[in-house]
Amino acid sequence: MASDTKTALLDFAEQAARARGFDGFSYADLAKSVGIRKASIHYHFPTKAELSEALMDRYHETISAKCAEITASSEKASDRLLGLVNLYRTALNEGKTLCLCVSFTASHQSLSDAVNAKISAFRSAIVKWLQSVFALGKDDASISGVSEPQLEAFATLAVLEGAHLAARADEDVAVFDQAVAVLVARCK
Amino acid sequence: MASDTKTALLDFAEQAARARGFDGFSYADLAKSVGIRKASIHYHFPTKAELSEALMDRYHETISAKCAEITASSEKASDRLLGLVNLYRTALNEGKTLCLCVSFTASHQSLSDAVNAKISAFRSAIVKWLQSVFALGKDDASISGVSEPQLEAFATLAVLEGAHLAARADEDVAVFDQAVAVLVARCK
DNA sequence: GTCTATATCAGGATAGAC
DNA sequence: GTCTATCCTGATATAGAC
Repeated sequence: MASDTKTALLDFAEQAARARGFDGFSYADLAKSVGIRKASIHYHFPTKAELSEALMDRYHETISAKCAEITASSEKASDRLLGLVNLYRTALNEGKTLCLCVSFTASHQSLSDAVNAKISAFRSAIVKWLQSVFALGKDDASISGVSEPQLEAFATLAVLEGAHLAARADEDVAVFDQAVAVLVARCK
Repeated sequence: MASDTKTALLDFAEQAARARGFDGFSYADLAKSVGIRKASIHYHFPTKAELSEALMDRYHETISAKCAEITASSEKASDRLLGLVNLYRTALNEGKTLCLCVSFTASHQSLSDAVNAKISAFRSAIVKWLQSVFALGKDDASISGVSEPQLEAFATLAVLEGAHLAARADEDVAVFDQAVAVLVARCK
């Protein structure tokens, strides 16, 4: 079926982009993974720019849905924060893949304006969600030492993404855990 | 002179690598910038892998020297920490370039084992320096809320690198400032 | 040390048959 | 929707003259 091929292409492209960056995977790689010829990929995604836009759109939706899930299933702010930390931890795949946002941000110069705009929008959405978590954490006192919720949100996204990079450098998820340990310790 | 050409090549290569990533610059780019033919670059750096090793070596030395300078010129732990924050802030070049370590870490898959080992070593050195700063900060009380110095060091490097990424995404140094605001506020 | 010339390969993309 | 065939460009790298 056509849509299955499209989904398979997105799946492989996302893994490849997260493992090797936007410049690090090619239509030839995807063709081999999915089992069709590289020219056929252009039927589904005429250009690599359009493919990467589709990638960001799907990624944004997926993560937003997971954040909504976390919100729905946790009452305490600390549990919500730990839920996001765990989401990032899982995305590491034992240090083999970054999250798409970190990978694409590093590839900034190679990406279309449209994709870069989507990355900014994604970041804003995550920060907004984190901000509400810290605001709640200030109220329910489940997160210690909360100052300004918005600034805590900016700092937290930075720590998570920086921890991803550090873990990727050593291909070791334990490095991620070390980098977020101070943050995790604030959760009661 | 020969060595001037070599230095010029390293200078341009570093800027290019930080702006566009390891996969994002070529010998043709360097040739144009330095004013020689691309084949001539191979006289100085036979392969791109050797060029990137030289880049990391020089980068490690440069940053280590700057850290030593900061240590020498500041008594208080908070001033040392702020000195490093400012070093990273400057390296952003108004959001146009990442630091070499972040850029190369994201290019992990494309780099030689030798370069990746140098990146790990560089990270360890920075963490070690930060750890000593936080240990001092616990003693002189110039940094508030210090828990375990080593964990604070890991978290701080992550915040700095994550803040770099965030600022790069929007090409706006103000985004860096927002991401490190909580850290800076701990400095007395 | 730098040049010209070239080898080799891989990238994204298109045309047109089936 | 997928194929074969092809185009064009640009990448790293080498050989050998100057």
